[in-house]
Amino acid sequence: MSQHRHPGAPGRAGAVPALPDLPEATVARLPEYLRALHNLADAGHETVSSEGLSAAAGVNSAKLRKDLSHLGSYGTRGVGYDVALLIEQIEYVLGLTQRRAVALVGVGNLGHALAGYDGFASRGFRIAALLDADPSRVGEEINGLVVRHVDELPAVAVEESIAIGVIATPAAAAQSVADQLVAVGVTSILNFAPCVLSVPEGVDVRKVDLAIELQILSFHEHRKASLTALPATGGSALTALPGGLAATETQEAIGT
Amino acid sequence: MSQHRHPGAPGRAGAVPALPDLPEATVARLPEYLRALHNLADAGHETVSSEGLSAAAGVNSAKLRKDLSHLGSYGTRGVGYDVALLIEQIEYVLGLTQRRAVALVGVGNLGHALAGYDGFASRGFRIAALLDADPSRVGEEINGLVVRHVDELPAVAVEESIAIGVIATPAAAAQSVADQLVAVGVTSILNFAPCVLSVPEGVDVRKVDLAIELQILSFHEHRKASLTALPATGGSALTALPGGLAATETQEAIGT
DNA sequence: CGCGATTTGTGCACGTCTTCACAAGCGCCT
DNA sequence: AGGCGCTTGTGAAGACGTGCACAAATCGCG
Ligand SMILES: NC(=O)c1ccc[n+]([C@@H]2O[C@H](COP(=O)([O-])OP(=O)(O)OC[C@H]3O[C@@H](n4cnc5c(N)ncnc54)[C@H](O)[C@@H]3O)[C@@H](O)[C@H]2O)c1
Ligand SMILES: NC(=O)c1ccc[n+]([C@@H]2O[C@H](COP(=O)([O-])OP(=O)(O)OC[C@H]3O[C@@H](n4cnc5c(N)ncnc54)[C@H](O)[C@@H]3O)[C@@H](O)[C@H]2O)c1
Repeated sequence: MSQHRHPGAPGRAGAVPALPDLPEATVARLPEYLRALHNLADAGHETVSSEGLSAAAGVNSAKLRKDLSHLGSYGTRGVGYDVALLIEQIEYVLGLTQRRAVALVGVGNLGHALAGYDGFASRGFRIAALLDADPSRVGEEINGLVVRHVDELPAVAVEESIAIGVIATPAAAAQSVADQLVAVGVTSILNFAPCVLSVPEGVDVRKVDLAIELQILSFHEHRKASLTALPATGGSALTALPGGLAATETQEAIGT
Repeated sequence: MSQHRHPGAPGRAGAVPALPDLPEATVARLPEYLRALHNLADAGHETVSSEGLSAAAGVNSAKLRKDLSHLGSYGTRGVGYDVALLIEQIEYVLGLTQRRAVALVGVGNLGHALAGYDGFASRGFRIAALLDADPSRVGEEINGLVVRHVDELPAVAVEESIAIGVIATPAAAAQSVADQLVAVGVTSILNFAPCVLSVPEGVDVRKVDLAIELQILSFHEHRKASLTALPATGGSALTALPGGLAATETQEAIGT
């Protein structure tokens, strides 16, 4: 834990970053590994095996090893992964070595909760600005930050060098806000409004929609209910499949 | 739009539900289609083409058609899909014909926002109970619902026939809350706490983690930055791939 | 110094998802 | 009635993701 010389991560800034292009599925899991690693580090572990880490992250151990191999990270055979080193590696790949500034637009019901959330700061981000269109909200102070008017976005973007915009406005305003964010150079948006945003190429949008999550759960609930209703009657319920193409696996949800 | 006789949906309850087992990816998109369809219906559209609906939902039109074909839904060639009929079909498949009761555990910062959110009710759900462990929160009224102590969960589950549990407690308490939910028969959980939950087989857990979304955005931000830094220098940066196995596609992020 | 226990990294096979491209079907217009 | 344009539904191919199983590498111990 003195000074490591990590292989993939850059010893120098400004040189070739050598970012391997990771599978998207891997990228989506890296934050989970990172959280698990931080827990392990806090618990005093110096190293961890793929088995242990995968259990902590809730994934298959082979998948974890493959994921880590993609970012060229070197574990030690017979030992495992150095926790501190792996944290550094993943944080570098995820671009968390610089603390990115986040602008939160829409300080309503949800926005208040987000503004007061300490999980931003502890996981590599900094809420740099709170913005709203409602004049009665402007000036309010939350968690040491004053709500500013959304029209000040251009100024704020320069002052704070905003990297990520978070939209927590009603759906009707979301596209307009997204346009404003894009106009000031924001290329990453997290959208809480239940609507699709259209943005120019090169801008990434991720969406969090509570109702969608609930509806997916509802589907499985529905399916589970219909399965228990007919324990061994018809087997799998194939409605109107024309040919003889039955499903490959008849039951997988209950077995194993 | 008088009384439709929809082919896949059941005319009778209690009979064989005939739920086709949809690909998981399809299930995850159905709610998006449903939202888009409701928008179209509100705008007065009677029918919609796969092209139009896919645009509204932000997906590829072929994908949409295949998704809809999976649930045996019949559009009309040359015309498109009947909006009202398709809404019925999807709501049936997702199990939204019955309004499911949701119990929200942890009425803190985030929990307050969720409790005050009208997007639950408008999309097929009913917040049936608010629960918290903090005695000073118990008794508080939010949106017409009184916060009850989490120990009352067994009673609440029976009274309201809870279908889905939402966890908005700190991570340290999440596993315990999940266990309690499972103990009273809840088989679907939406978890906002940044931790993995272990639950028995047959229980579905979905997770929403804000920091993960931000970190994924951060990765792409990082990648974009490193790409613009070297416009035509080294092409794709492969670090230490041993053999001659180069990536199949050298550049795909910029082209097209 | 060598051996066995352990754990990583990965080739391979399999399943799932996406996308293209087009035949089949439908309605409208002449 | 017939043809024409439009749209669905789907076969097929390829891209992608997953998981097994094992060789290679490393450490600790005798
Ligand atoms: N509250 C929740 O728990 C929750 C959960 C999931 C999703 N959402 C979604 O998040 C969004 C916000 O929800 P909410 O409950 O906080 O709503 P809200 O009405 O309480 O807050 C919206 C805020 O956005 C501001 N606003 C409106 N137009 C704006 C504009 N053009 N520019 C800047 N600010 C603008 C309003 O002044 C208001 O303060 C909605 O789209 C909602 O569907 C909310
Ligand atoms: N606030 C946000 O915007 C936000 C965003 C994403 C994720 N989260 C996550 O959501 C969770 C809640 O965040 P928060 O900001 O609302 O925290 P909070 O501390 O404000 O609220 C937590 C609530 O849970 C209650 N609680 C604690 N233990 C409990 C138990 N065993 N049973 C029932 N209730 C219990 C507490 O009394 C408190 O009211 C956290 O895990 C957080 O990481 C929050």
